[in-house]
Amino acid sequence: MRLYNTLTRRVEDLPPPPGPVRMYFCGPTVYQRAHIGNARPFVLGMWLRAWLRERGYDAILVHNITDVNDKIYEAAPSASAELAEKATAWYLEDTADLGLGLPELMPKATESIPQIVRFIEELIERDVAYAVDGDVYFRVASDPGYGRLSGQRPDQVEEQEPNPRKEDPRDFALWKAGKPGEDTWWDAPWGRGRPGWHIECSAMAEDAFGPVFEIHGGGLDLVFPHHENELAQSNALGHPFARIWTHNGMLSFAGEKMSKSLGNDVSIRNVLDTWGREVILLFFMTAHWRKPIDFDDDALAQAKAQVEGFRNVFRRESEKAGDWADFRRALDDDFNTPEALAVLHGWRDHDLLRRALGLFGLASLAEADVAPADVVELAEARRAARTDGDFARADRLRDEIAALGWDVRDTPGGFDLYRR
RNA sequence: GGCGCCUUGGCCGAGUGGUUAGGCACAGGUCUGCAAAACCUGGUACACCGGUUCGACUCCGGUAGGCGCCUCCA
Repeated sequence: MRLYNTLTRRVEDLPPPPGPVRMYFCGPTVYQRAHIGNARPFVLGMWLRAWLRERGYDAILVHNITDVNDKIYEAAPSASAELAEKATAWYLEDTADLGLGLPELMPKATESIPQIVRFIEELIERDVAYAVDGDVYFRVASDPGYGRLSGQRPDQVEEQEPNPRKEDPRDFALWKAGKPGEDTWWDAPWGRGRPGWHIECSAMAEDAFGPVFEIHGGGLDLVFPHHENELAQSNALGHPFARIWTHNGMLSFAGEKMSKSLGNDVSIRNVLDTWGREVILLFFMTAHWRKPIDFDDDALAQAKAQVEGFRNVFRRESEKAGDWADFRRALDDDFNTPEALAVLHGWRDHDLLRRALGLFGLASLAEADVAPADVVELAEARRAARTDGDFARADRLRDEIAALGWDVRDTPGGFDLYRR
């Protein structure tokens, strides 16, 4: 099994099974209903876990919830805790409805404050961090390796609005002193406030796994500064931290190609309600995980057509057609799901196909539809009409069946009914 | 300004120094009362300009266009 590692910019072999493979994938900041782009790292993490287990690995996934930061304060002045709690529940609900199960652990920043504070204390003891007026900053100059993950050169990083409390403009916050209007805070040795974003993830990942683990994932937009800073913090304590960094490509919602069916609401919830979980999962399979994907109606419609194609395979007799080795080869090579999907399109063996689709949360495509009694009654009436040669009536009945959301297909012996 | 990625047939999208990707859509056919499903057939693509090579979509250089990030966006 090989995966591309952002850190080395190469495809690398994983250690042989059983591993372990401990994976930490960055989760959302909870200030609104998560959008479909947030689903990509979640889905990728769950799929990878499933595939690694299939390959004999002991794979564990931790996926955090950032439930304290500026965005939440801004979105709900003086009520951020309530919003964070509500949005966390939404996220759990939405991701659960993708039908992939849940990670082993979904730690929340607000429940990891003691670990975060201890982490910061150690950084201060090592003199790689300093407290100023209730803030604490990481001293970037103390890390000669800073920039090796992202390739950013610290001297070229764009200047932000100057912050006189920083020794160096490149330094980043580990702890922020509480400001008026912020309704959540914790007391720490250097004052009342709340943690910075980057330290949360270092602390939560190490709290779950210890100072070294195999894979750290997240969106490509997190490489810099978020992940670069996580690496710097942990390395500063002598911790190796993540071995392999996986960064998924972004979804693009380009102008006129923007989904008409969803309007501006591209929340996971809305996409689930409009297109269904199977279409979303198939859609994510169509592109390699590192590449960007355009999110629009056309792409979703094509995914839906593929979903139907697989359903139809299960509606016919199973044939001995399919070789697991082809599928395995595709996924073992940097988890190439489009290649794997191409392999699956050639398969006609129900058991094999169900097993493969099941790894992607799509075993439901093998489930037979059971039509309600009234639809069956209409179909029986249509069969009688056809036997009588009354095709006009038969066609009318077919329209009625369609109006109820079902398709009727004639068979030598009678008919089959399928949900449209 | 800096770091990095991408450009494949109507659409989506893998991949390889010389061999059919696959899917979706479309057209014709077989089957069907008509359909649906299935199966068969059809379209030979790799932004542009140079270079390397016996041979490049695949390697190198350049041009154009698109995209991500540059201190809290997955």
